[in-house]
Amino acid sequence: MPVNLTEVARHAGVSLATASRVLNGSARSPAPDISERVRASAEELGYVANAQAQALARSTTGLVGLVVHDIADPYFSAIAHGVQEMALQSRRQVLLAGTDLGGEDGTPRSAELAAVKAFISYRTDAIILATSRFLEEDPLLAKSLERYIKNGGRVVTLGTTSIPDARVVTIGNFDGARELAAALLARGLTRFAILSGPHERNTARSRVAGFMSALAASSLEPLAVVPGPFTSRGGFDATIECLDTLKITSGQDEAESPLCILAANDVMALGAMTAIRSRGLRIPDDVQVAGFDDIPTLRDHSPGLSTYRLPLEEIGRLAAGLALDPDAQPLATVTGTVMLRESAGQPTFVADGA
Amino acid sequence: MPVNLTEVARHAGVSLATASRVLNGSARSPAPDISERVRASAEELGYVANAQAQALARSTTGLVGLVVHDIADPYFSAIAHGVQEMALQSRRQVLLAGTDLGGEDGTPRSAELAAVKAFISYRTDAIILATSRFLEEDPLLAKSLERYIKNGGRVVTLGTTSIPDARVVTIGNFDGARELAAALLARGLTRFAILSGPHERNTARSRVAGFMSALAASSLEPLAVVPGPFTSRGGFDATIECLDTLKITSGQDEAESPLCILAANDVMALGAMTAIRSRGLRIPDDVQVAGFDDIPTLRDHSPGLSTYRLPLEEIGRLAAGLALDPDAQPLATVTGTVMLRESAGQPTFVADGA
DNA sequence: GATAAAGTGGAAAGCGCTTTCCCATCTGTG
DNA sequence: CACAGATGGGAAAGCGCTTTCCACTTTATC
Repeated sequence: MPVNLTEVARHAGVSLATASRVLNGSARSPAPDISERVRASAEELGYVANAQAQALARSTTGLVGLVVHDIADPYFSAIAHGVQEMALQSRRQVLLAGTDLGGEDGTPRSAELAAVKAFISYRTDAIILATSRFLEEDPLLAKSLERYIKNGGRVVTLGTTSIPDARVVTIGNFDGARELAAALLARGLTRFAILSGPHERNTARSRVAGFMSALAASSLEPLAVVPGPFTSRGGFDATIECLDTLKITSGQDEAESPLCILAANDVMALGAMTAIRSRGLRIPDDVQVAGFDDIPTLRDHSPGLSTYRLPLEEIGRLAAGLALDPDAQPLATVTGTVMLRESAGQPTFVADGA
Repeated sequence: MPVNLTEVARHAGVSLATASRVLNGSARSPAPDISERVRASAEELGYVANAQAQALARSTTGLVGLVVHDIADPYFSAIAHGVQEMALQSRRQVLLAGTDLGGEDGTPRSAELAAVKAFISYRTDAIILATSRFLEEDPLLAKSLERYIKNGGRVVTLGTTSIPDARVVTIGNFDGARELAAALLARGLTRFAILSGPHERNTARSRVAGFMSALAASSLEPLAVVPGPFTSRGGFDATIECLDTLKITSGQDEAESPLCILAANDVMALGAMTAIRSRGLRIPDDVQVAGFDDIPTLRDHSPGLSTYRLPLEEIGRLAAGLALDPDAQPLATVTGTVMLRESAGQPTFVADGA
């Protein structure tokens, strides 16, 4: 139904080949007057190139696929924003898929497999896997991706992967968690509980391992390690469980150092704070909390959340960079910084740049 | 490079047509034994249909374009999540574009035009415009969209639009804002200031108009109306300006009703709360704050933010529904509910479901 | 048992582009 | 002034699929 190149060519009185050369960046560019005529015709007819047809003819689509867990989660949306930015710069379009919703057929199996297959079907030039699932769990996914790479596709994952030839953006989850916990230990805290998040995400695992490592270095062990979903509700529930198990109540023994809850991410930490408040406990006096990520909307939270700041958008940009540049270094590393605020480790209020 | 249908057909010893009929939902389906053979070959060779080629042949792409302002903004990411969900259900892929980043050529002109043109080029079956820009401002955009619709594309916008035949999800911004302000007035507040957000977004304008309408109904006028970007920082700055202009200081005159800041959205309200705290003022005793949207991460905020809860994901689902169903009603309406929490109108703490 | 009605696989014509050749025209040189 | 070398436009062959016809079996009908 839309106007096509043939019509433009006819309208301008030139051949299809010439019209194509004028309208789409070709090595050869026709004479100025001809070009002008073609351009005028295109404009007049409202011609818009059919990217699908171009993709078929050029065998490259200009598409990059981004698969996240939940686009509504600030962690992923920040990354998506970074990806978006790079994609725009290189005139690529991004295809987005989330893995947190069941498929149309009810099978919640591997949502990432479904997303990746769709992307491969659309012949995206690259696929960015921002969900931190263990790929080993899904041999089918691995096979699809390997074949995709063999066929010229580029794959970027966040964190380690078992896919050979995939490019990876390494995030300092382990080291960051260790640093954060170390900073807290340095402030004199000794009693910790860990909200470990979901088992199957390796970001969660790495962070928990980092926390443990720091504690172990001080010959400490967490008083509790409670798993749960990476959501505010997950943090809330896990915290309630913690508080109950450890019998933390209002009138805390002043002699003891307050319990410090280390959450595997900020969203859980947020839920944890709500749980603590709901028990009538004070932060940081009775219980302290630390998170991970430093998501933007929480920077305005009060009390300020101690956390490990990850440059999320930058991670997105890096991933997109690896995805878009055919001969980029196959590896990028990202580290963050410890942010001590009132919720833990920091006894007094300290303003830290809006 | 990837295996194509021709190879599968040859491998299975059937014609191209037959292979196509077996592998992709065709009206005619070949005999069981043949089908099985084809499927086996496809599996063995790792065949993945080329969606681009299919799009070309079928002249429908299975793509839906979503243009948001900033995917990292919880408002948009929640909507995107809803869209995603519906798209998945009907096996569509979503192409995402943001309009908050300058184009690659430095021209920040109309990012939406660029996004829409790209989508049209990719022949998306539908385009969802979730940015709340006034389309009238951009006649080129309007022209492109009209042509797109004429060519069989579907366009969905959030809020009113001047594009004929576009489908629209009407959001109760005006009424919601009025209700919210009315509820606050009913609690006895009389002194208001409005953080009006960016002029060019009509969601902001409608909300402000709603606030004003409620005030006017009580013969009141806002003490100040300060514009600014829809960001936490924007809310912070606007609030500081407000506080300074109105000379609100710590030792407030107890006789007067506290100032209530009505922010055009939650993110700004968040910044406002930070600004208020930074001035050493208490919420809600000295200054009160209300927002709009009820974004999820803020539900755990303390003090709880009074706001107007919009079913963001539902809005996304509705928009996607209108976009995907060729003969859906061209109009959907969404309303929300007033949420009074501690930050304004609600003098005492009331827990409201996690 | 002849004939009409179904059913089934295949050939081929696109879908809208890009790009390789090819040919015609033009420029500069001996 | 004839010829090699540029230069520039056009014809046509794909890119990987869908789908319309067509030809050919089968099956059903009287």
